[in-house]
Amino acid sequence: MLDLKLIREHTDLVREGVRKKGEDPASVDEVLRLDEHRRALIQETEGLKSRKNTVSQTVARMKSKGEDAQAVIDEMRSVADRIKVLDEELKSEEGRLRSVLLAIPNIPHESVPAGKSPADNQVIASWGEPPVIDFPPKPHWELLEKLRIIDFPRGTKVTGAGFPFFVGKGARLERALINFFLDEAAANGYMELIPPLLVNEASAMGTGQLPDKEDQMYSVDRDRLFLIPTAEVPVTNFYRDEILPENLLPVNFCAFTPCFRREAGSYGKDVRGLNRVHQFDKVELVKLVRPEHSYEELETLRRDAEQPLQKLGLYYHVLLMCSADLGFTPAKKYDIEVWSLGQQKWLEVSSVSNFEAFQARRMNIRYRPGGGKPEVVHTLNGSALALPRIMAAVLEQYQTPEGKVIVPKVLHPYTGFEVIG
RNA sequence: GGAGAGGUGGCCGAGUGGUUGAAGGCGCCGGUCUCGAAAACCGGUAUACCGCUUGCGGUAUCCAGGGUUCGAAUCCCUGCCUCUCCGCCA
Repeated sequence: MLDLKLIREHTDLVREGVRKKGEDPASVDEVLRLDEHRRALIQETEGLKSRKNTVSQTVARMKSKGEDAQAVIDEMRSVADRIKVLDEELKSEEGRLRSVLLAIPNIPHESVPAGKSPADNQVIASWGEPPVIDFPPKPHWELLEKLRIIDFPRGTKVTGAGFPFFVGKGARLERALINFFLDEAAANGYMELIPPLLVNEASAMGTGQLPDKEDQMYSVDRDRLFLIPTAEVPVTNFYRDEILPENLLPVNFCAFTPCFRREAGSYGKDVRGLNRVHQFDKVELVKLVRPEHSYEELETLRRDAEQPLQKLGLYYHVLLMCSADLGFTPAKKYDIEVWSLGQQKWLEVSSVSNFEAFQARRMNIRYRPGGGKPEVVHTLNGSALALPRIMAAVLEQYQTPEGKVIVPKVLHPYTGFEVIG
């Protein structure tokens, strides 16, 4: 959610930002119109309330003196009715304003390149070399089936498509990756959280899954809860509706969770094997920072997400997302993509974003700069990392001609074995 | 799941229809005193919105949402949460 004052005072800037994201800036003007009406209502209703309060005190004084206050009371009855009507109108007007405001995307940071499609994203960094092997590489779904380390058919039987079982060394490798990523994060100063996997509506609203993206989440209707699509949701909401002491910042959290995504509407494309599943493991990094530091923190976060990839020896590159491919909430975003040798294509394994105050304003997370007036913090997050595609890349890159897989060295202490197969 | 108790400011805690944004205490900030500190004393100490704008005025907020009333922290209804007992359970 954007700052209403920003929209009021820098309307053109906001319009331009919305346009860059490829959305219609008409809603910006709608906000201004609704806000003006809202303020007129506030002035009218508060004037009446002020009078009501004064008169109520007069009534109290008259009664204590034993005077008859009936005439005044009769008069106030109609004022009270009028207040009620106005309050209802104000409330619905504020609801309308809020919903329009919630539908306006965050505006891109000045360093974000303008663009019209994903083709305008810029590759700004890469690490490693394209792996070369002297035999035809198998895609990971062939490897994992032959090695019997991930079982899709039985997952489908037990739950449905996209809910695989990890089996034996597959399970162990998954757990090794989780622990490796968590240990890396801890070494970089992130405090580990194990959050709830179900969240309520307010939390889903806070990080922006609601109201728009409800159909991407599994819901437990009976209790009005949602299975988390990412640890970002519970972790970022940790401090919702709080004013943090200044010395708490920056807050650095890491969390491992399973993530649940319905992936409605994405069938038939890039869904083979581990490319896209409904339940997957992820280690997430979240930062709450002072506004003036959020862009340095974004670079730190990116570094912290990249580091484990380097230690795993995976070839990857970093994309700076252009304005059109930025998504609704971020002001700036990097995607990290790892090379899939078996599929000969890039797989997104991390998104690193600065949301500035956009999320924090919705969530009402503030701090006191210099002990003064509360100010909204900036929030950032990044995956470090999404497990299935890492698993896919590792299996493919470290495969042998015989169809075995060599476990990367950094994982040996975690797996307790060095070869699968 | 059943029965009961309760949710008041950063914290503790008073307040059961009328200047109560809310006594008192603690904490915190400033001052007096002191060589300095402690103690003591004095003063200050919420958030959001609206309006005029160095500052001031108004409105709202005593878990949340409704209701009764001229007037609600206080009365009524619903929800959420916490605690105690019983049941169930990893």
